[in-house]
Amino acid sequence: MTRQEQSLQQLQSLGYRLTPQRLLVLAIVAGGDGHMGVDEIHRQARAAYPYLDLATVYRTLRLFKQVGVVTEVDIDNRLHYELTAPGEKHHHMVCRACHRALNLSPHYLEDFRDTLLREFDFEPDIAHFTVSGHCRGCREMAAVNDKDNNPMAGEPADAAKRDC
Amino acid sequence: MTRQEQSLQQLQSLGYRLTPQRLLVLAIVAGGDGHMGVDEIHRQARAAYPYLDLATVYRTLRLFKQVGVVTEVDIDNRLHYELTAPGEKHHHMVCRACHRALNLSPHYLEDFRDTLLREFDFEPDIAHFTVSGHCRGCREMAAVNDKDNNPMAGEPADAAKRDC
DNA sequence: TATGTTGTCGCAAACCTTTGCAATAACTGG
DNA sequence: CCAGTTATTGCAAAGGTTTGCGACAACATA
Repeated sequence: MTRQEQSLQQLQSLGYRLTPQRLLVLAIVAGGDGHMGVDEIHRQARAAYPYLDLATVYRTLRLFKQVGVVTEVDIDNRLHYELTAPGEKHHHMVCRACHRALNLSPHYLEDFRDTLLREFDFEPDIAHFTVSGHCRGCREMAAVNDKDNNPMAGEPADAAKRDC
Repeated sequence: MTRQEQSLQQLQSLGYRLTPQRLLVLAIVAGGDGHMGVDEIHRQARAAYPYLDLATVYRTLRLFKQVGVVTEVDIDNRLHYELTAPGEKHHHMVCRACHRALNLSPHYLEDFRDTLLREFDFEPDIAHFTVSGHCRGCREMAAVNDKDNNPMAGEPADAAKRDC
């Protein structure tokens, strides 16, 4: 049984219906390499089934996320999704300057999770955990002006308040 | 020098201008207790200065966040802000079911931050760090049906796929 | 104080995402 | 295989947030 079939069966066993729209979205996310933006998923889906609505794509992906079929990554305030690979799960570090997403082994979060659970009875949703920050490359050219996360349109010439 | 004056001076020294709008927003956030929603800040600001635009409130808060004057907390997909208290900084754990925000001492993140920096040269933006998950109370009534994070309008009767 | 520079504002429109609703289609049981 | 139940869809509209742009105002300089 392939990963996709497995996911479909899982959905069904949870009481969700198997619709052509869901099959399609699943196939596209499974076929893409790495995390895909919602618009791209929608575009590809439309090629096969022109009437598929954006709202349906959003709803489908949210459902898939909820049942663990896909992993959600927020990149620059846009939702992205990738098929959850059981066995090689990972979290993400997203650079706020270049918007690249790096993988992070679950190993690095286990302690943190355990601590929160033990100390506060708080169960962090680490399955879709994303840390934002600045990656090596962007940290290196920190002195240079960036083009991201600038609250204002024009900005003081002074470079001291950059994000990158 | 009060905390507010300090912030204003900081803004100015970075090359930003001190406008009545900024003074007003700062005063309101400083006056509120805990994190405030953008709409509430806007509402209060309007009472004093009716022409202040929502966009300006957003831009101002984004700027304040960037320079560290306020801390941003994402609660149920809405942005909230609180004055950054130097000396008693904290991060947040936000429950996805009841949307309550709990404070988290920076202590719990230091190791994590150090690890990421050491291993990946990645500097996580922990100043505005928020972990989402489920708090004790909501975990306890996990068996009961929740009313949040349901991707679908109506949902299967089966209760196995709840978020809470 | 007058003047120039340029950061900031208000407005309107765009953006991404969610939601209400009636029509439809997937599953269930007979 | 048919009918009933209800989850799901498409559409349209709303929601929160961001952005482009011209007019304006804050600061610096003289």
